Formats: sequence, structure tokens, C-alpha cells
Amino acid sequence: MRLSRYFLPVLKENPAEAQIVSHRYMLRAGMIKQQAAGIYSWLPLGFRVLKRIEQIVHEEQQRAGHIPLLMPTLQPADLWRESGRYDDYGQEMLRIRDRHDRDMLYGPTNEEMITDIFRSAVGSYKQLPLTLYHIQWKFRDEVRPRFGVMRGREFLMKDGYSFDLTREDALHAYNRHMVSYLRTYERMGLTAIPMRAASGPIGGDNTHEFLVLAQTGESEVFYDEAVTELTLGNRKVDYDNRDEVAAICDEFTAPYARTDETHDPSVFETVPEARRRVGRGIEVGQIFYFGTKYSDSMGATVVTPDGSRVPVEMGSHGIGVSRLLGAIIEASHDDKGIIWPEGVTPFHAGIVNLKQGDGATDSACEALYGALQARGLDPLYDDRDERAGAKFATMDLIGLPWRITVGPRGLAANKVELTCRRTGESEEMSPEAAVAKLAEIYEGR
RNA sequence: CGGAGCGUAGCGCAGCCUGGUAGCGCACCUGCUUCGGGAGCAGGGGGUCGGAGGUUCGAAUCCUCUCGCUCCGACCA
Repeated sequence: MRLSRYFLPVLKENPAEAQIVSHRYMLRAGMIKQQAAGIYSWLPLGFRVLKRIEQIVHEEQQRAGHIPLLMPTLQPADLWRESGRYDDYGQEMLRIRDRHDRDMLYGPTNEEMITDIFRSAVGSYKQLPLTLYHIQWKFRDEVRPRFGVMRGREFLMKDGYSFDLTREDALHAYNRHMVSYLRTYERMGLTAIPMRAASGPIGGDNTHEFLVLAQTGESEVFYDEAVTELTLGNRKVDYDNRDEVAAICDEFTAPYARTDETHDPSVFETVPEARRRVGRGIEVGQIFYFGTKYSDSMGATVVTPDGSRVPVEMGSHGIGVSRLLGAIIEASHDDKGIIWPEGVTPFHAGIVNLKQGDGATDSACEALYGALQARGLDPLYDDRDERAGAKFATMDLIGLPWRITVGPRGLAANKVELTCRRTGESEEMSPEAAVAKLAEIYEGR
């Protein structure tokens, strides 16, 4: 993309309403625009990142064997009357009436609807296991939205629903989700720690929240530092192998890691003092096994091998897709702006032309731009007629992980400068070498 | 929903107390100079002061109502 033809409305000054760093930078970098309290337009740069995150979530869900579909944002109230939640949910649920006076709602979640889909099409244990998911906009009419996309009213969420015959099968689905989530967050450059969560009124015994450590996090967290050092890396995982999947879950849940809701000081004391940490975290996902709550009340049953009929064992598993942008920025920024992890960056690299209009630099930049694209990369070429300082400031703000600086001085020796946003380190090399290095960095991503 | 505050140009703000025909910085447009970390000079465009009603000769300013947004608290992916 050529910046001169793009739509990137960056702000030099901080908007007054933004309190936390991710909100400030998302506004300043021209990623979002607030349209009402907790409701945002996604401008081109923000939209790109949102789509990258969404893509990673899709890939990892499907790798785990989960099947995508898409349910509507608006739902009929009757489904929710069946489960009893129409009355339970309270003011957070946005209720709407259509022209025929039918009660509708803007879905805050989809358990009822997915259960309805399931019961109308599945009747036998032979069709299990099944996990269906979608990535769809949700609405929760929060009393007090804040922190930009971290706590909006409208938000994009991946929610998946597992259906199994037995509790044991359902726990495998639970574990499968845990591992797929670990991989998902890792690909986004995040350390998200699974922490035992409070089961709440639904009463399921198995639920974990995934927390990204950040000073601005909403929840206080207590953990063994050892948990932050665990990674999946390039491990191959066979998601059908129960023991393997369970072993990974054991590995990642063995060190103490809890939110204030489930924190147990007496257990925490058993962690060696040098490794005990208290911090704050941003919740970016939750997995939940809840058994037959909805299948019971809504009649989602299957016939078992012995001919009897039982309600299916269910779980629901969510990732806060739009919230992740905020979480990633909270976890990865400096005083100049955002620092995108390579896995989610809106553009792979920025090209800064230091002397727009100079024949040699212009053509060198054009050549680089074409060469990067030929290698399958997506560069942002700052071809505006701006001074160097302004171009650098913009690049730093929008946080592309790599920058190629092209000026007449370096070009005289056939050199451009490749700069890492995260470390600030620069290296001079030929344009060809810069392209080759970037291609190598992004290989496999 | 309890408490506090703010709506004046695209963004950040002053002006309001003490009514008298709206201002500053950034951004934008034109020209010249400048050109490796948000340039300088000169000129220029842009605002029914959130909305409605009221008081007054006269309202951004005072009064009433209303809408929107923000912060603290309770609540939440």
C-alpha cells in the first residue's frame, strides 16, 4: 500500500477521552473512531489487524477440528425464554421489538441459538463429537463502557460450542480448546496464562480464563513465574490424542495461576517465594464445561448406543477478538507508539523514502516495494512529500515491526537501513539483502 | 445505577465567574525557503459555541429542560 493513497488519519495529539495506552494509540494511529459509547468504527489500519487476528483464530480452531459457521446478531427472544435467560440476563441485554411487535435481542452470546441448531439436526451419538464456532459481533449494554475496544459494548468474539456424549468426551473438548487457545495467543505474540476461574452461578466445575499480563489489567492475578516461561513453540499436536492434549493442559496448569476470585493464599504460599508474582491481567478468553444446562432445558438430546436418550454434554469457549487488539497493544508498546508482533502486524514492513521526488530514491523505493510484494509480503510505502521526522514518527506510532529507510546518502553506496521497531537497532545492507532478510523473518507466518 | 465533570473549527484548549457581534496551538490550503527524527516565514479558508426553551436592548457567557461523552465506584468477554 502506498501511504499517499491510503486512509490513515493519525493524530499528533492525544484525544482527551482516552485514558489507557492502547486506547490512546488506537485513536492516534487512526485505527478506530468512536461512534457512541463503547461502539467503534474500524478504520482501515485497525480493520487490517482485526482481520489478521480473526484469521489466526480461524486457523487454529480449524486445526483443532472445530467447524466454522455464522449465526445472526439478532435473535428471537423465545429461544431465551426456553433457557430462562431472557429474564435472568438483565439490562446488559439489548432488547429490540420488530414491526410485528415480536421481542428480539442483539445477542450477547449464542448458547441458546446453537443448541437450537443442534437439536434440530442431531439425534444420534454417531454424529458426535461436534464443535461448532463462529466469529460474530456481540452486544452487551455495559453500564460503563471504557478503555476503548477493551471494554466496548459492541465487540467481536469467537464463541465455540462443544457437543459430546459423555463427560469424559466433553472434557477432551475442553482440553482441546485450551491447547488451541495457547497456540492462538502464542501466534499473536502474547503470553496468555490459563488461570482457574470462578465457575459462577452456572455451576460447572471446569473453567479457565486466559489472562494477558499487563499493568492496566482489570483483574488482579497471582501466579508462579514458572508459568510465564512455558511455550508450545513448534510442537506438533494431535488434537485427537486425548492423553497428549491432556498432558499439555497439565503442563500449563500445573504452576499456580489464579485470579483474585479463586486465589487461595495457603496454596500460593507453597510456591517458592522467589517465583511468587502478583500482577494484573487482561482477560482475553475463557473456556467452560457446563454439562447439560442448556441441553436439558432446551431438549437437545441424542440416542446412545444402548438406545436410550440423553441430553448432550456441552461446553462453551470464547476468545475476545476485538479486545485482543487492546491487549496486544497494552503488552507491546513504548512511548513512541505501538509495537506490533509480526504475527498480527497490519503491514509487514514500512518503507520510508527520505527524499520524495529524488529520482534515485524514488526508484529504489519502488523497486523495494515491488520486490517485497513479489515475496508475498505486504509493505506500507510512505511516499508522501513529508520530512523525514514526520515519516519516522508515523511509522513508530503505527508500530510496523520493520522499517526500511531509503535515502540518497545510503543509496550512493547501494545501502538501505533496516530497523527493528522493538529494539530500535538498525543495520545497513543492500536493498536485496533487506528483502531477503524480511522474507526470512516472515517465513511460515 | 450512585458520585463527579465536560460539550466552543478535524484534534487539543482559552474565553463563561463580572453578558456587548468568538480566540490560541496543531492540522488544512497557497507561495517561498527548508529537507535523516513531527521545519521556518508570509498569506488564507473553516465554528448556527451539543440541542430546545427562557431572561435581556443584547447570551458561548445567566436560568430551566434535554441529549451526548468522560472519570471514580458497583458490574462485566
